[in-house]
Parts: sequence; structure tokens; C-alpha cells
Amino acid sequence: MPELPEVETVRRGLAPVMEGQVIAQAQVNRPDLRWPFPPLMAERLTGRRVMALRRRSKYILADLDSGETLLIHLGMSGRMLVSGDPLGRFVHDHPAAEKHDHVVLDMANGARITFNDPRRFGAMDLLDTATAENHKLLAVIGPEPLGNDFNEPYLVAALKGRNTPVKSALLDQRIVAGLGNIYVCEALFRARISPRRKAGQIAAARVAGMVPIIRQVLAEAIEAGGSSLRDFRQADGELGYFQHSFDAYGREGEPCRAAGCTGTIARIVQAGRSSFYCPLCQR
DNA sequence: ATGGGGGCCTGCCGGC
DNA sequence: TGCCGGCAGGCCCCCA
Repeated sequence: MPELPEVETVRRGLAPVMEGQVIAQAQVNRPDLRWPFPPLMAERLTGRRVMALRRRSKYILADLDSGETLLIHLGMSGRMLVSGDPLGRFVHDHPAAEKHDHVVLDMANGARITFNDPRRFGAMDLLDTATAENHKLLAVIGPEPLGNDFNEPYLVAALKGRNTPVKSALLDQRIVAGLGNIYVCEALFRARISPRRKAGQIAAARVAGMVPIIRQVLAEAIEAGGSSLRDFRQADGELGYFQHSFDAYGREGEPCRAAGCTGTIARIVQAGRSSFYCPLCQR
């Protein structure tokens, strides 16, 4: 799924057609995704104006003029596609409904936002805007990696004493928000740190070095419109292209691209997920 | 408290 | 062609 750069890309695509606009009609085609939708979700969305579209970690938050906030998570395979946009920046005609179109928002400006999610690991909920941060799913999430609270002293302290592999630690949303399998692999490659190394065992200076690297990888990916492997699309249906910049992810058996390194990218399984790394230069 | 594994779903790809 | 196993960008929950 969408990790932070993909979610941010979707948010940026939706903002021009949603912010300040009224949801003329919300259509909800099933009772749940990963969890049941909140009661009367369609009714609570219909007629509401979207005041702001925000992102927290991998969640999109749409603040409504009713004092409620629509929380959206794309799970592994969720897409939000825009059609019928009066600005002419998106597919103009509404395409035929497709399998797994679970929620459709028709905006008063003519734009239609379709949430499609084959695997249904995504989620939607409605929460009070004033206390949104306290929502069960948001309360435990760590600092935004592109924000000021994610800094060298913080990460050093957060990894200190951790007996888990650094790969697992960086995937832990309580430590840092928004990283997923791809960007952890890429950040560790750039930092030349093995995903197998115990988090608490890495020298503080090397841990600190990961902070600007994580920021840089995410910033580059956002700039590229995210990574498209199988399902990810931007809100306008276009592909992201950061996948062409991967040094590690998905490159098993291919030569390491680190300067002067003669290694080959390997794939191992950690906590049930693939880790791609160069055993020669990542230590 | 921390770490590891199962499970939730569907779709796709490669091998036979 | 068809079937089957394996795999997939996430994350909650249970167990040791």
C-alpha cells in the first residue's frame, strides 16, 4: 500500500477539488471495509463542506463543517480517483463503476471521488474534529518524519535498548509515522545499515545519520508522485515514478548500486515481510 | 513491556 | 487453459 509519500500524493491530488467544496452526495456501497463504517456515514457526509484536507502518517483527514472529521486509510490496495473535475485536470467524464468501488463522493463542483479497494484493508471513520488526535488509531502514532519532532536526539532515544531488528523498529508506527516496507528498505540502504542489526546496538552517530536520510528519501518520493508497483495511482490516475529510483526494494539478485560496492542485493524475510539489502555494504 | 506471528482480503504471477 | 502456491506497499490483536 500507500506509504507516506503515496498518501501525501493522493492528498495533494484531492485537495484542489475537495477543499472548500460541498459533498453533494455520498454513496456508500457496503457496510464496512476493515471495520464497520460509522452509523449513517453517508448521511453525515452528504451536504457537508470540506474545510481542509490533512494527512497524519498514512491517514487522510477531511475536516467537515459539521465538526466531524472523515478519517481515511487506504490499506494495501486503496485508491481514491477523481473524475469529472471542472478544473479540467482530471478525467472529465465519470467512468463506469468498477468492482470494489466502495464509497463515492460527488462534490458540488462536479468532481467525483471514488474510493476503490479490492483487498478491503482500508478504513473510514468519522470522529470529532476537536479530539481527532485522541482517536484510537491516531493516538499511538509517533512523530511525522518530515516534522520537527522527528530529530536526531529523538531517534537515538527511541531506538535505545531496543532488541528488535532496526527494520522492524522503523516499521513500528509508534517510533516514526508513515514508513512502510519500501521506504525502510531504501533508507537503510542509503544509511548502509543492515536491516538485521538490532536497533539498540547501532552507534548513536549512525542512528542520527538515519534522520536526514529518511527525510530525504520521503521528500524525493513525494516529489516523484510516490511509487507505483501494482495498484497505486495518483488521484488523477497517473502512476508515481519513484519505483525507478529504488536501490534496494525489489532488486533481489541485482548489483548493488553503492559507489564502489561489488555486492548483490539479497532478500530475507523479517517478521513475515521481505527485506531487500546489500549484505556487503550494509552492516 | 516487548517482540513475533496470525489473520484479515483479493488479485496476480509463475510453475506445472 | 486451469489449478495451486506464493506473494503483495498495512496493521490490529493475541500470545509467550
